[in-house]
Amino acid sequence: MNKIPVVAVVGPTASGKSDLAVEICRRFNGEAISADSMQIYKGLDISTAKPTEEEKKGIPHHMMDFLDNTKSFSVADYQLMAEKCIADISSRGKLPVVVGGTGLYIDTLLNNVRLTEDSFDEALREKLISRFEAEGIEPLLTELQEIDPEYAAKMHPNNVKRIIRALEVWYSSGVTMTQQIENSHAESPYDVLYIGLDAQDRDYLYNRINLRVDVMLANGLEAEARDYLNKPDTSTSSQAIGCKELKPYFDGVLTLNEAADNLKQATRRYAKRQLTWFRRNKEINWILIDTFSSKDEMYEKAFSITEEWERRMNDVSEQKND
RNA sequence: GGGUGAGUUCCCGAGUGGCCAAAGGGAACAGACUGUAAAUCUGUCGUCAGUGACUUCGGUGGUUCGAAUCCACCCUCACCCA
Repeated sequence: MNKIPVVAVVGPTASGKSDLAVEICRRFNGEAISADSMQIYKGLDISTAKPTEEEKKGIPHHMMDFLDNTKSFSVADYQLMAEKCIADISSRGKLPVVVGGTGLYIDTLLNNVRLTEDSFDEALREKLISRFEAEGIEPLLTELQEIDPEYAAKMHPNNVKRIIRALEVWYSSGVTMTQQIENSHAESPYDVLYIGLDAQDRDYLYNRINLRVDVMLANGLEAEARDYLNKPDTSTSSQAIGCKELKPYFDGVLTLNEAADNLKQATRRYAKRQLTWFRRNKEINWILIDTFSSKDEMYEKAFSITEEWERRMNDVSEQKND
């Protein structure tokens, strides 16, 4: 069976992924599929740095800006929808270009990780959380040790969320987390070209982040945040960096400048975590954005990597035909 | 000019004779990550060798077996009085 070619543009926030993805789509007849846990939401346009219509340059962008920001969302939801997007784009003879910074979403989608069959059981989680609140983590960790000693051994007692999730998996499916992870490995239907954006000099990236926050502020981040923070029950989207950092300013605890500094710092730390995630993927072709004298030169580099990848795929299929 | 208080490792900040390379927090760096992931968790964090040595707590000198901690003088900052 022939695999579906997919280009994945990954990297930390503010590294220029969106622009590069658009250029790759223009050059190779592609459509963009966002892999961003926050850009899925409607609203939050400024804080999540969604590309504007102008920046999209007419390229269709999927998996972006479609969900009410009071709704919760998960990797599983993402995988299901994005798989369909890829299939659809590919069936129309176009190149799917996955672009985003949510490493978990990207890996789950492109490695075809088989998540648990069972849907998320909110009541079960609440039960476990209230047990944690009443008794602390020890009894839960002990329980996990009995059920899945291998996974429990890797759990630090402070890792409450993962300990609870492991128990959740067991009680809802009868499968241990260790087994689940083993079961999750499946062959990927995609032939993926990973292009990663990073900076040779970390400060270069951090400066871009700082600058971008200033631009967000100038573009009306404050109004967006005020509006958003008035909403009740924002669940998943409330974790987004952008609005919550401005709250102390609205509450009169911090000046706007102080809040903006915190926002920049939170974004820098996020970028660092993204880098940690992506670094372990050895298939990524890294492009160091601060080693080019112009954007176009950087794009050319990405184009040539893509062309070479296409050539390699053609060679393989020709060999098959012989 | 007089008085009081303060100066601690990148930052904030504890420490008022040995148990202090110095609590705690932050930042930074590194790592983890299978249905909350822009979230969450972990490690390192004076220097060098790696169960030890060396340099550090505004400066200089002193007391002491031993000082970030006590004394003297000096410098800087804050506040009060003039």
